[in-house]
Amino acid sequence: MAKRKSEFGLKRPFHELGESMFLPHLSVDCVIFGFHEGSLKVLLLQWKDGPWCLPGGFVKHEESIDRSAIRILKERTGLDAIFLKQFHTFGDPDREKGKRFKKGWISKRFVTVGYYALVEYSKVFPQPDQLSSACVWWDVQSIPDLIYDHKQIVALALNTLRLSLNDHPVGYNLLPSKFTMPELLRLYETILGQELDRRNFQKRMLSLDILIKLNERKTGGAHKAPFLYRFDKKKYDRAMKQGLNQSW
Amino acid sequence: MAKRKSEFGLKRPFHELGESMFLPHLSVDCVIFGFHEGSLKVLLLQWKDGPWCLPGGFVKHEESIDRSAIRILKERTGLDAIFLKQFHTFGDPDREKGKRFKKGWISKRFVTVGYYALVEYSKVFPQPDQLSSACVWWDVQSIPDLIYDHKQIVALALNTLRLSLNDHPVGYNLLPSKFTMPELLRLYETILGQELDRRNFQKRMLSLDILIKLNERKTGGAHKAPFLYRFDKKKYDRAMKQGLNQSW
DNA sequence: GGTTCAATGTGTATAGGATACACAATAATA
DNA sequence: TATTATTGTGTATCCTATACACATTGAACC
Repeated sequence: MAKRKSEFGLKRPFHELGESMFLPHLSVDCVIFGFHEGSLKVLLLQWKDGPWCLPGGFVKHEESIDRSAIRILKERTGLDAIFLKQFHTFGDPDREKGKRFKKGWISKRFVTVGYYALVEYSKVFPQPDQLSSACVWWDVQSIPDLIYDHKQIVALALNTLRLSLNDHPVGYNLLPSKFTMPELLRLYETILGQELDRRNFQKRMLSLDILIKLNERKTGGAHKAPFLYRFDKKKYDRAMKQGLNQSW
Repeated sequence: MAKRKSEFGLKRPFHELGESMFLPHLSVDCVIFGFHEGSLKVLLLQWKDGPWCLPGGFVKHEESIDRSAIRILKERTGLDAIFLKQFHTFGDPDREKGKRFKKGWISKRFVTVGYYALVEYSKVFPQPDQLSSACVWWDVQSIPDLIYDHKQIVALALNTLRLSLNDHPVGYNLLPSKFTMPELLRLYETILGQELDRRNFQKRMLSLDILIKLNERKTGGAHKAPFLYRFDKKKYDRAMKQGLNQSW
């Protein structure tokens, strides 16, 4: 991976630079989901003075908000071809309760556009930004206190992800290219927060006709070796266009 | 209805006033849906110099974006307790192709938050704003050219509405309090853009257990008088909380 | 090497909802 | 009063979702 180049010139303080580079009052925050060892993770940043927050950033004057989100994601994860979707814009004037910045551009009110991303855990090499001391995965079950309304942003992202299962087979973005049926099952169970019958789950998944069963098994586990599967990209894309679960 | 009070002092030109009152670079646009005589309508404004656009406005410094949308809707329709939902934020730097304003605040790039509203057609008395000569309902099937990306905004709103049918019985907001089953059917058919079997439709609607069949019929039509129904608010709210169509 | 254990692979029986379609009833019109 | 188009209501069938059973197998333990 190429060495990440800082966005900032470093000569002038952050709150001055922002003013000339970015749109005022507008930010982008990303809820980046990964899946590892049977649990759903979110990538969080820790500021140098302690509190945790979502990876986020600002919108350049000539940049689309989608592009901003892509850029932010690239900076934190090193990935660029990933699933990224805007899900809500947060515009309460009190949303940034407890803001520390007291002067300049950054001390003002910000409306933030929330995106959620689905990334393959193993391909991510978390990168803190220059304001942060850490960038690490947290289990969604045990997220620490977050600044501002970021906890609500995560909650809404998670809910959106949950709902999207109905028309979007999420595994394609969160799992490695080869995966087993139990792994896919585990993913769905953690996102939904409930157990599913593995036999009926398998039937339903296969009936979507977007999976290819490989002639390999995943060995090394303590028990019977499960078959590996991969997504059939063509059929997957076709299914996505139509929507999986059009109940009307 | 109380006479609408203008938002603006009228002494200074619009593009100067905005700067002090509103957040820069940020706007709100509303896609207001109504249903009348068997077809789905959208409320559009016509500028004094010709082109059509969505009703929209800006965000006051101490106002949430939701509040802005509510205010805009109130100004154009006179309604305040209505279904209003944010559905997408549009942030392409080129989205305002052909902008006429050449100076000041309003000539700058704007990111706009899109809301869609569902209102009862008969209760709306469309009000143009001071920049507009007309505020009228248009059939969604035959919308005129709109400025900027407003046509795409309408398209996405319509699509969102369509998808929301799965977990949200839209009739509650778009129809008068008493309505017939054929009217509800017609509404669904126009939103979906396809015919439905009226008998199966009725069974499905009744099975949701949110409708109350009244002991009245709607007379005046040329044929057999259909029964009137109304929503059971309590059961409706309860069903909304759970989600209607939780397929997982 | 044989046994045990826990997980996977595969099948079947049943219930319930979705779909297709049939026929009687009725309000206005001629 | 007959006609017509629409509404009210029911049924038969298909398909999917769900519940559950049993054989298979890789690793670990003796």
